[in-house]
Amino acid sequence: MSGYERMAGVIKALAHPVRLQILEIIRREGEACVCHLESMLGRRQAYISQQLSILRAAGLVVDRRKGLNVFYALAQEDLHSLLDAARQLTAAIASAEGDQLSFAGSVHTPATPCPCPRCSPAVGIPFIDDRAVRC
Amino acid sequence: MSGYERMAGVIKALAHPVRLQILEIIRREGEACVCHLESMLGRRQAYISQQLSILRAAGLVVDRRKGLNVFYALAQEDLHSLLDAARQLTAAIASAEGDQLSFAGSVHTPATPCPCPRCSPAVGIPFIDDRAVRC
DNA sequence: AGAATATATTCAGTATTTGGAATATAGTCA
DNA sequence: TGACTATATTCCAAATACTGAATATATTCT
Repeated sequence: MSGYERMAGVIKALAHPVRLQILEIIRREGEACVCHLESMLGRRQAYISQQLSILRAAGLVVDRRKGLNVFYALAQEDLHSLLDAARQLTAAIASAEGDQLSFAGSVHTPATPCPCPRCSPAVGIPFIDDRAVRC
Repeated sequence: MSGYERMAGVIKALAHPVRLQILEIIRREGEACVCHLESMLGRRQAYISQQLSILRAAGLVVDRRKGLNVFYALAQEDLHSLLDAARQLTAAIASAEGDQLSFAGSVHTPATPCPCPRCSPAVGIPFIDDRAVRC
């Protein structure tokens, strides 16, 4: 497989709005479990899992079990510069076309606060010996 | 359209080996006409034109007529950093999987040297008053 | 105007992707 | 062990992308 085919494969894995949102959350928070992404994005679990498996197959994210949860993180630090560049380029193109990018509303502030052990330990679901008790 | 959808659209336009090759030539040479790309990549003219129209529609390249030829150039300087980042990320992923990227052979050194006014003025087809006489 | 050349678009068949529904798997608790 | 929970995978119909063939357009030359 040529270098360009390979490169296209990696880029194709990025060419999807939900996968971009997932990566944005993951890189902002360091790592995120599936149920967290589920409630942040307001999507069904199976759908999130599908998108994650595409990112995983492309070598973009790695997963790590921790009790019942599976936490995803960026597999490559280089992804940061690529995503930054993509965002900046998109903004430049949009502005050249006279409109402006809006990322508002894409990441939910869930009505039901996310029950993840990571993001709401206050809910009373702490880790015990590095294992989440519930999610 | 959300920012992420827009971003995905831009990225999707990049997610194709031939379009990546086209961009690589264009950014290396500053600009390139269709017939130049045609002979560099060893593809039919209609195919190159189709890929260019996708890049153009995405706002990634701009075209400029010059006599019979149409020269394409990057529309956004930001594309450079994105492409560099994509290449570096792809290399990192490949090396994490134990193999190595090869871009060799993807850009042709055409058997028939490219007849473009730009790349072989020696062939005897110079510009006259900024207009190519033949291609 | 008519011929020739460079580039662009349309059409159509095939292949791939998409996202929902259902189902499977893997840890954990009682 | 069996119930439960978080996550993963499979299946499928609709939508979309791919690419070759044919055709159209635009510019220049005679």
